[in-house]
Amino acid sequence: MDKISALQKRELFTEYLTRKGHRKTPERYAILDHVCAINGHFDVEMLYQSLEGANFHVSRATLYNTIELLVDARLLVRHQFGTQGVQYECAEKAAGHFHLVCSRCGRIQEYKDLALRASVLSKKFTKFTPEYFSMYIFGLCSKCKYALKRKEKKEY
Amino acid sequence: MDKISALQKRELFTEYLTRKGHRKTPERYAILDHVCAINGHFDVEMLYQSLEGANFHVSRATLYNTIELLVDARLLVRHQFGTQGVQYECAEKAAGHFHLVCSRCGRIQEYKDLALRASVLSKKFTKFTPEYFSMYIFGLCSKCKYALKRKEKKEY
DNA sequence: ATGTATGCAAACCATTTGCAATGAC
DNA sequence: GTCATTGCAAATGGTTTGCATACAT
Repeated sequence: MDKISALQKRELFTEYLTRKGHRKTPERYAILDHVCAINGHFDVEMLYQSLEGANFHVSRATLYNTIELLVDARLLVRHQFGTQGVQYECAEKAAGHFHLVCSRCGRIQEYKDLALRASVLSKKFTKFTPEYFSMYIFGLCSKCKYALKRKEKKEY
Repeated sequence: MDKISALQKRELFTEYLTRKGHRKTPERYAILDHVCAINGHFDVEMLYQSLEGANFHVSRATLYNTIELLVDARLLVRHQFGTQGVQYECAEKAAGHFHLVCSRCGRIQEYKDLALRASVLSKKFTKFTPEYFSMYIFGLCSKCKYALKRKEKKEY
């Protein structure tokens, strides 16, 4: 998994903004920087707080707009685990693993499987050009499995 | 892919309701029947209209409650393709294919790959018991790919 | 008889939108 | 100087909630 520095991401973002004819505003770069700094999944509110905490104020409207750009630029990936709210993750991190989602408590575990990833990416489709994919495996984490077992016993 | 009749689904649902100690109301069975009758993906509004069209009135609250039960009973699968709204699909249908999602127009294509499915389901995890999984492959459908090409040419 | 399930309308809340002001080009 | 972008506040819309009534058990 190739680490990409924050600087490289700024370059990729700049290239994207230029190509699309979008303006290079300080808000957009500030948001990108904070996205890179967050480790793991985050939602819009967390990102907003992160920026506020650094005394960089952006409106939520701008936040939503910029996130959309970052997703379109393939720097960010959007997740929706079951019924939980929307979450985001740096694309380069997300590409390296799948997500195991506990249907009971919502806990997310990451699972790395390069062979499976390669096998999916190598597939050819008719009338469809794949760019990336996401896979969520739903089930029970060990805690919840144990809790359910106990609950079932009780009910006898 | 084993076809399951509407009758068998009612039996599975009955078994589920009994096991969980939930009541067997006519609304719940009516909703199940309409879910089975819809072919392919649907959202809550479509299901609501389907019931209204048959002169069977249920409140949206009941609809949401019952859908949750059906998902929990493994008769229904919840989908969220990119930024589109929540959609549902009969579980037995959904298990047989993956989804190719066009990032530009949102069109969904189905893609069957039993080998890949088996390979994912055979995986063993530590501290996690898988039950089912969903995979979305994002990319461009042929129409959008063509449209983008034309657009790029124009911009020269 | 009991308490779960329902219907209705109001509440909720993440996201979007309208519009005037700002600033990237 | 232009017009995309921003901030703010209001609007939106899918989903949830509260409460009185109905009905499965």
